[in-house]
Amino acid sequence: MDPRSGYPIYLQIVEQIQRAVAVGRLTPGEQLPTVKQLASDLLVNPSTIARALRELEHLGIVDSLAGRGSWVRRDGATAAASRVAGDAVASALAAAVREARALGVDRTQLRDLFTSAVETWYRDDA
Amino acid sequence: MDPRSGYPIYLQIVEQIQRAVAVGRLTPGEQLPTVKQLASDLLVNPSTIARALRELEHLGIVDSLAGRGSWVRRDGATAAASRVAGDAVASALAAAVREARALGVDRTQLRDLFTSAVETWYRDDA
DNA sequence: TGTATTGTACTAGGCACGTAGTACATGCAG
DNA sequence: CTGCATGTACTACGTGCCTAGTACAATACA
Repeated sequence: MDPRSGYPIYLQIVEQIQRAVAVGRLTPGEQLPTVKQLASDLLVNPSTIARALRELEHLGIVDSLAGRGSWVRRDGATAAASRVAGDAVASALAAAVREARALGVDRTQLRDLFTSAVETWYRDDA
Repeated sequence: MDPRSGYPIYLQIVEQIQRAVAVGRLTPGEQLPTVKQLASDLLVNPSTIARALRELEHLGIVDSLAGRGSWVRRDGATAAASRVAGDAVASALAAAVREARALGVDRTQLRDLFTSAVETWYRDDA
């Protein structure tokens, strides 16, 4: 959770929860902390949490009810989380590949650059 | 040249010239059209062209002199253009790979997504 | 029924960035 | 020296987006 990463806070929260669901660290039916709780834990404004929740609901990963709280959706949450992850990565890769093509980089160079990027960022685990 | 692509105009210009140099469509020592000329050709403000030129100069691809004009640098322009292209693509790929990792996508899935992206965007040529 | 707790909707401030505009410095030619 | 064309520097405007704040609606429970 880094406010000055240039990367929006609410998206960082979305990613973390989304990943937790995809990996199984959060299970379908499980209740999430309240907006206030998360806000005070992460030292951000409740509105920012709310926005992240709205996004997660829109993605089909979380269900929220006013006066009750928020839960990981019982049906399809895990699948939705995986699908969302795949879509996000696919579109990021598409952007990179399109740029490569626009700049006149050929398939082989592109492949090498990709391999090297993977080596760099997937060093130990994953 | 699409003003409403969400992608900055001056960067589109930078990319086009940079690619033209890398590919050899613009040769070292060759003079570029004037700022006004480019502006009227591309239907954008001269300041936008100027910004693109400034960027290209900073990248070591172009040399500009007030009162004279702009030229593709005689020494190293082609190499610089290729290097810049490589760097840009590498950083775009790094962003995608980092995101993949953050979202819990494993190596195999990532590789598949990449292959499919390449298939999509390098269909015919290149 | 009333109160507390939860999420929601809406608004406003601020910041970053791209673009346009204008005035300026530089070089060349007559 | 003068006039013209070139690139340059600086400023101002507009826009989009994130974040914070505030008021509101919905639910649970005593």
